[in-house]
Amino acid sequence: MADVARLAGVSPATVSRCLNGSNVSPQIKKNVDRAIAQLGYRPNLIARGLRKQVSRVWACVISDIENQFFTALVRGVEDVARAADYSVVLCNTDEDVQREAEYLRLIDAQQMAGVIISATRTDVDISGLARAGVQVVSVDRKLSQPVDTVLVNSHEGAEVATSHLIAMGCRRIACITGRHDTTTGEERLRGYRESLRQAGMQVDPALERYCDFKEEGAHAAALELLTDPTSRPDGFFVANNQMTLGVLKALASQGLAVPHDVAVAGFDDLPWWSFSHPTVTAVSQPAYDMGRAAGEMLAERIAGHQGPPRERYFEPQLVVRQSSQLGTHPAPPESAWHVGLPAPRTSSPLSI
Amino acid sequence: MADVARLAGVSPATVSRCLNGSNVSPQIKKNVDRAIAQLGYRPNLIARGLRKQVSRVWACVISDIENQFFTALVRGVEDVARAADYSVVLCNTDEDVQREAEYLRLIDAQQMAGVIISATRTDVDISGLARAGVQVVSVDRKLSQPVDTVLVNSHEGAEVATSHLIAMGCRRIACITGRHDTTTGEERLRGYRESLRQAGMQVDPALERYCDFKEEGAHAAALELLTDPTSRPDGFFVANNQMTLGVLKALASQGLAVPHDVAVAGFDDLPWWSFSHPTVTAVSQPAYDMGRAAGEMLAERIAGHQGPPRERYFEPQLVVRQSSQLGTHPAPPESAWHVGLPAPRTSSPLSI
DNA sequence: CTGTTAGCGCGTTCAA
DNA sequence: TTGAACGCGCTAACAG
Repeated sequence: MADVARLAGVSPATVSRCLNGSNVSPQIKKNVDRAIAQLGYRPNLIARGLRKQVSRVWACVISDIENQFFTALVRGVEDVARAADYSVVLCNTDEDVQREAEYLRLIDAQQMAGVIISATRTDVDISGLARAGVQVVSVDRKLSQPVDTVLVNSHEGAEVATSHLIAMGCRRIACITGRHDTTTGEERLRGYRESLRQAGMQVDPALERYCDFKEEGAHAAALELLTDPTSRPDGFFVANNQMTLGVLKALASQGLAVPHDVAVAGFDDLPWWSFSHPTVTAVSQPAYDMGRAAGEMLAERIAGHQGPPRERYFEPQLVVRQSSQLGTHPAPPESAWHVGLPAPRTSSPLSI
Repeated sequence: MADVARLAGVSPATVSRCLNGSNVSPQIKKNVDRAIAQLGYRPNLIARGLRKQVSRVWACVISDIENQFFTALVRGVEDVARAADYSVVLCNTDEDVQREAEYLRLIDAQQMAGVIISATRTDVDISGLARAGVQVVSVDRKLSQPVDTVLVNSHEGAEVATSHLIAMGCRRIACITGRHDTTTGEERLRGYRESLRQAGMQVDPALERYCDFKEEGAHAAALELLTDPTSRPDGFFVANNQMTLGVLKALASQGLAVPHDVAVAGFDDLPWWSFSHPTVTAVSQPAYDMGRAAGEMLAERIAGHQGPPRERYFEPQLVVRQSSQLGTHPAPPESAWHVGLPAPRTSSPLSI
């Protein structure tokens, strides 16, 4: 910057003012701009950050970059951030508490403007962020700390999906859910139980498994549930998309046909669920819109919005496809590759 | 830091030494550590960065966060980075040149230690990075600037896939490729052409389309190619996974059965390709290993490795599945959900 | 409107 | 081994 100032024949402070849009005489500004271009000068954001104690960067801390729910959500965040002239960097924790802690430390130490986080667990420590003045918005999962939060009604989604399985004729429904220290894992399990109770069915802990929201764990859990042939489940409600894939693989490996032998419904819709054979019934969440909402809340907080923590709920929507039609052998699609297959919502339940 | 020094009864310089592992008497170090814990002090990385001119952060600039090839690659990078005690932040350019430029500017202005980039185009400007001392490794696509690069042999992959389509009986193969200013887009097209020539077939520019590596563009391009029924292609070679999906959807929307009416083979394998109906033939790239390799090269450069730019090639592998078996109506899978379907590499070609 | 001065929080000289 | 002083590059305060 000193070089620019020298070349333009002004003081460094004036160069700074040009960069930050203060009042500068047009002629001088022109000279400075030329000097900047000539020298290829770029302001050092580190020094600026040190001085101003803020940056124009948001962090988006997500728990699984390979989960398309989160990548869609990120797109929503990015679009809002760009409109507000912020950059977004992504931090992938891979559901790992330690990695998450490291990233949060990086974020507060870098004094980023804000962070949107889907935390690995409810009681993640965000005190460092708060102290550094970093605004926090939680998405997908609630935190024990009071912060703005964007959610889907997990309880309701789980209830609707489980009720659907019951209506399809399932009488012994297993639940593969996420970590018990996440609100999504816990609420989806509670919705499942609630649905069973309302149908007058037994809640059997032997049919419930806590996993880590990943494919491998769910695969193992499903295999475990399937080893006892006398009490084999005839339906699975699974708490996210990655785990649903694990369950489907486990069923196939046991030679069980979906949905003829076992019905499956999962949380999180995926583009691919309508292209598989069978197509997969799932609870859809508006991931992109949730990302946008989180971005907007964050922008408001950074702009100085006061007031108590807010919660924004989005409604889940059950998309009924083939995997839940217990007892049926779905016909192969008419076209070899079927597009967006309209959900057969009118299909009649079958008893076993 | 001054507070810590005061509480520990030492100078700030001594605190700094404790943090950075210089020679400090054990007793003092103990006091300082306690003071740090008591005050919950965290070093300000901005100030440290300003002083040391380097950070322990890598950026991974990818062109499409929703593309599972890139997310798998990122995992490879992350694993290497963690082992070397670096953090990785992701920057999603969405194939947008301007967003890419903004991120690169952020990276050099933040003086990150290094960047791994899959650039939107060959001639992306990385001079700012070089000037700021940020090491660069290119993945997936070559740059015109000389930097370490990790690639698969796109030309060969495209050739093998196209030859396979020819062997399956295709006589009029279209190619949907990426931007002409990317090496992947260009080389996959060249491999396709080469394969046609070797089979003594006509290279027809009317069958070639440049897109942006995204689903929508490929969908439109495929529809365009299908509008003329007299010269309709009987095979598609598609240059990446997102575009392959677009092509498949376009075919379905025209009532064309894959692979009975039209055969399809694409670049980039996806987990889902073995679960769809039909399953999809694809050129597989070792994305995770490529990420690891890129991370290792970057670490070496940061550690001071000199020498000319290196290129590390990985071999693509054609995974033959159903979508390329022209003229057939593949049987629905035995199990409703078929697992990892072994590739029927021995299937016999069919003539049309 | 512009220049001078000071300090953001740290690491690294130099002396002691 | 430790402390004092300096400066990384920038911007906010104050003078002019």
